Amino acid sequence: MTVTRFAPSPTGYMHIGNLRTALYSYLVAKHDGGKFILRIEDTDRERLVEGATDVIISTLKLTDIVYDEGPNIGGPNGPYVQSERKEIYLEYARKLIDLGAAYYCFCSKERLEKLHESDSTSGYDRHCRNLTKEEVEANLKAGLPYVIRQKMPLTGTTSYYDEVFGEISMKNEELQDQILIKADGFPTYNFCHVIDDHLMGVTHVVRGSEYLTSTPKYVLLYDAFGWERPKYVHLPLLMGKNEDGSVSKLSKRHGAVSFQDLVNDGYLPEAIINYIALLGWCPKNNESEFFSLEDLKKVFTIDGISKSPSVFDFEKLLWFNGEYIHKLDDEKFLSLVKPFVKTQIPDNLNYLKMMQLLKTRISKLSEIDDKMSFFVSLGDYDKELFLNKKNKISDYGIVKDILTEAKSVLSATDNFCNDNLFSSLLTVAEKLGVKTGTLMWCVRIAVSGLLATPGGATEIMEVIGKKESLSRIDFALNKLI
RNA sequence: GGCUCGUUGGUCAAGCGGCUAAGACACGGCCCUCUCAAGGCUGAAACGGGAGUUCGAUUCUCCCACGAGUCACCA
Repeated sequence: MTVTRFAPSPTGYMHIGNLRTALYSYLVAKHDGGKFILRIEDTDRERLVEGATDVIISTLKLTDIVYDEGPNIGGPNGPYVQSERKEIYLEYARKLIDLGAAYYCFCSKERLEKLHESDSTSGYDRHCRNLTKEEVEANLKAGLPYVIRQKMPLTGTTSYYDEVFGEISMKNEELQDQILIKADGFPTYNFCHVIDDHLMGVTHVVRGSEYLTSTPKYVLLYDAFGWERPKYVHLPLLMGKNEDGSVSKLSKRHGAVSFQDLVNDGYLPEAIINYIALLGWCPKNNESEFFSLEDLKKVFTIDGISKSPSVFDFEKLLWFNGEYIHKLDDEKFLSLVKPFVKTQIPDNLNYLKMMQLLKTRISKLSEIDDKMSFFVSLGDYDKELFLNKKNKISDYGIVKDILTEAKSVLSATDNFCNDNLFSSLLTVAEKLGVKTGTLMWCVRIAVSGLLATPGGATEIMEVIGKKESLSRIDFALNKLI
């Protein structure tokens, strides 16, 4: 069975690149009907962030990426938080020492720093690699602090096959004797993820391509233990555009790049998922761009993953988001948009009608407040807005005539629904001998005070009602005197 | 700097030896229209460079250039 995992370190926010990794990892498993595990990699005790795991869990919940095993739900391979597995790693590290693939290192940080100062290009000088058994015993007995390092082969090459990048080879001389267990007794990522992946039965390691060149070291670990190597699926990086036009790994400086940022800005989780699914992956039959998570489970295959990094495009995400919003049914839209409505809504306003007009005209929920403000209250405006070349309105006389006539017709109308308003106003156009467009232009400006509005004059009047419509027309007439 | 990977329009991308090199976003134009949005039509826009292999290279190989990643007691 295909088993994958998502193994974030709890940093306090869900980076969008991380989310994509989670998504792909999930899809690799679910496409095969496999199992998806969430594991928390919190071995860096200095960077612990309170409540960070909750952010991860809630994000996965919101995006509907459900895991079969994980910290809060348990499972047969728990615990799923690495800090709770400390003893396991130590045990395996000692085993590795017995196997001759790792060794104790008693070098002080000071010594290492000095080493780095004198030669910053090559890493650790393997000073403790050949300590005798007696020396090690003595040091341990003396209580010297130590780390455990991996003993890399000095010659030859290590290769592995990556499912998206193909064969990757590294000369062993390039590999550092990296630290497996830190002085505080906690393991490094380089070690514990291998142990966990093996113990948890992970078959496909799905992660960002920043691990492409360190994977030979991990492969060596599997080999040393005599374990079967997992399949590797390295993902092309997500890049952000810098101000100077260059690109680099997507990070905070590129703007709102955490899932939570985007949601708070009015992006829908479904739209985010849809967009990032397409960043670095393309469906075999690429006729449609719209995919629900269920669709993705069906069509996602590893061979559709591309090798080249992709630039995160906020424009396209915005477009996707708009598409998703426009397709929402009214009820759903109303409930989603509610937290973004800060303005106090007057009682006489047709809220539903207004939202219907707005729904198809916003691309993210946070736009709602600005876009609806003119319905709620009329702002002051310049009477020049009435002048319009296309409708041949070049002086205020005609505007005044139209509004005066419209006012009298509207005063006599009680049914303020769009269709009725429209047909009533048509009689005004007829009477004055002006085109519908000309008439509506004037009325619309009067009732909105804006050059461009969501919906036409009659729709706006339907929303704001008779009393407010007439009062706004009066306001306009006063302006024209 | 060493190593590893990558390079199709501004961006996402299809293509896997022979094509007028798809499509989407963004941009321009036109249509529709009670303004806007949506929708429809349409335009401009790409194979980094050089050698090879081949009857034929965007596609295969090599070199170069450029870009990115990585070289931590971070993951």
